[in-house]
Amino acid sequence: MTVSRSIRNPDQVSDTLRDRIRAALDELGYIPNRAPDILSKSKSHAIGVLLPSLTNQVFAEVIRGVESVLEPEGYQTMLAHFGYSKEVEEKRIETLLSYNVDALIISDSVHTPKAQKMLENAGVPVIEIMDSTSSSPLHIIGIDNCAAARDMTQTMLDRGHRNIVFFAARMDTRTLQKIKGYQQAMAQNGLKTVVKETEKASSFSLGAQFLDEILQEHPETDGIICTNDDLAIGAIYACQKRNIRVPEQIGMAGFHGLDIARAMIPLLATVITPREEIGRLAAKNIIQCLNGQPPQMQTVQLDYKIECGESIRSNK
Amino acid sequence: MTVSRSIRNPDQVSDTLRDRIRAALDELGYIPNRAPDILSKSKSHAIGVLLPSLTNQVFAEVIRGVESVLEPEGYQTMLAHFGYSKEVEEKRIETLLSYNVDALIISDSVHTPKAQKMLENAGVPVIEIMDSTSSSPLHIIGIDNCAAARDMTQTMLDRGHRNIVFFAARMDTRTLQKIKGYQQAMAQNGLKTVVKETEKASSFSLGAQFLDEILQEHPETDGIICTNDDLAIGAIYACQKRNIRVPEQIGMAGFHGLDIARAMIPLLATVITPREEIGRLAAKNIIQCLNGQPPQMQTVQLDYKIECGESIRSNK
DNA sequence: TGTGGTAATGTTAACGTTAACAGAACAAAA
DNA sequence: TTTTGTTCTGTTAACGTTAACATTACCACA
Repeated sequence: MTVSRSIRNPDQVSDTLRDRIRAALDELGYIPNRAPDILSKSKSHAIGVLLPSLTNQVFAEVIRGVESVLEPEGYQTMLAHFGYSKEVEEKRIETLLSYNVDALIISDSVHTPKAQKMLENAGVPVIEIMDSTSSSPLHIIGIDNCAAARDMTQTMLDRGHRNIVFFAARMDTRTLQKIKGYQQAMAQNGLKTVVKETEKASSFSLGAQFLDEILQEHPETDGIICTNDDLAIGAIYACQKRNIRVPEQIGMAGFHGLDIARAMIPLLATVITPREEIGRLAAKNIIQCLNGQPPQMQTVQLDYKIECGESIRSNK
Repeated sequence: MTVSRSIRNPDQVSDTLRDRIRAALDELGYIPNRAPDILSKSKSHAIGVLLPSLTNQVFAEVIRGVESVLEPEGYQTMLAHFGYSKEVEEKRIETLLSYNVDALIISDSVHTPKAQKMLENAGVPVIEIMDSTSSSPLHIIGIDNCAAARDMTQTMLDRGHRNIVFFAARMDTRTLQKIKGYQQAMAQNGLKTVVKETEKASSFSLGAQFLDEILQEHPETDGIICTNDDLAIGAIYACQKRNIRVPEQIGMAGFHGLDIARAMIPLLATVITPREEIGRLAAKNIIQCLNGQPPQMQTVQLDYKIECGESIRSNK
């Protein structure tokens, strides 16, 4: 007990003893065991973060935002990912809760029934991030992906692109929202829609592959809007290979505003999303909950920004 | 106890009772608590993976390799990262061990003295990954970064590049090894070396910035070898902006062979590294250790592949 | 010398699960 | 009916830490 005290409340232990204890701990290389404390208090001082993928640059930045807040507060981030599979997500939720995480940050609104139930009964704060249009009863922090895609499509339409195609990849909630926004904008202008989709994750090479395919299937295509920057960039490379001029022949727009999109040639048209801010806000919200203050708002909707770059036609 | 048994050894419980128990668990949304088991057995069935960064694509693929092996074996991956700071690394090692991870995968050979001691006394298998030339006493799985950089430099020299500069970023062990290899190759050809470095992480925009700077500082530069593909790609964009022809005026080589490097124009010269394989092998090794079989080899050195692409001059 | 008070150290129980053992229930054979 | 054996269910203790309470040590002052 005295040892425990000399670590937690050093001033309650006499100087001599404290020094002897510290020396002994150093010599032994003692590392406190968190299991008993977690067991007796059901508090792990760890926050679970459950994301679809770590490979996706977008989520890496969300994590950075989360940790920038949790770290100074003394909370450990416990990362898990589920590869866009609802079944794996269910398992991950169970695992995180079984480790007694003090709160959970998740990134999708559609779950298996069992997962849904676990989230409801978790007994710890749960926050859903990324898409603000979600209908889930949880606290939500994100952007309006539907509106963002609609805006971007309208921007391309305004600049003379007509036969615009949507490149999707993994069909998660957010991508479905983007497709909806794209379809709304096209419908408003009386144009028909074409969506390329796959079960595979988005990547540069998938973008290139999609471009090759769409030229076969819809040679009239003069604009493409992608669910992620990497698809758009891969597609631009494929255009360059085939001597298709971007944006004159085909306009190209991405989503998220990754570092490369803002360094490449032509500069990519893209929707800049506040990924790090989403992570930061989610973490702040959780800290508030854990400190007993109920968060003010059910849903926090952040702004996105349409960046026109050089890969869509310029405004006449 | 019967409940516990009906979960772990269902056939030891009568059918009726098992069904009643299952119904009750379902209704309650019961999630087993791992803390007591961790406490009493000092086994968490979780493996700690400690990487410098999650933002770096390279490590995302290592993680995929690790999980592809651990997941089917029923082990949970517990990810942590330390942003290239040895002090943070020390804290992370302590945290992971305090959660009773059953083994540790780390990715650097230089640690604080305290971290070093913790690793020695961890009482669980520790494997160091990424660089096989490490002098640490741990089990090591990686590639020879020094030889890889030397080979790539020599390849560029063979193809007529002379004033080759090295673009580094975060100065971790691996980057230092690459610089060493570059310097060896240059010295063998009686050429002088120039290394650009920074504390910042590598990125596309950093590559562009480095290129602008090197043109000022060393206008005679006719070749660049980078510690990571993103630097090289950023530098190529900067060249395109300035109408510098790659590879005619400046040859450019990256490291790792990321997806984009193999889709872009010009195809990037790069060293293709077996990142996923490193993760897989490390995980397999750990499973072996945990099953009581001592692993065969102290150090496993994997092969890399020099990919010449189109961003260095072609062989005459 | 004793008394009162404070500072320092010690004791106990609790957290939830499971291994190991103990006991009960039941069926088949004597 | 009792005995034997098997199948099922119950009891206990252990894991390491810390909150809460209990005790001891020490010093100042009467």
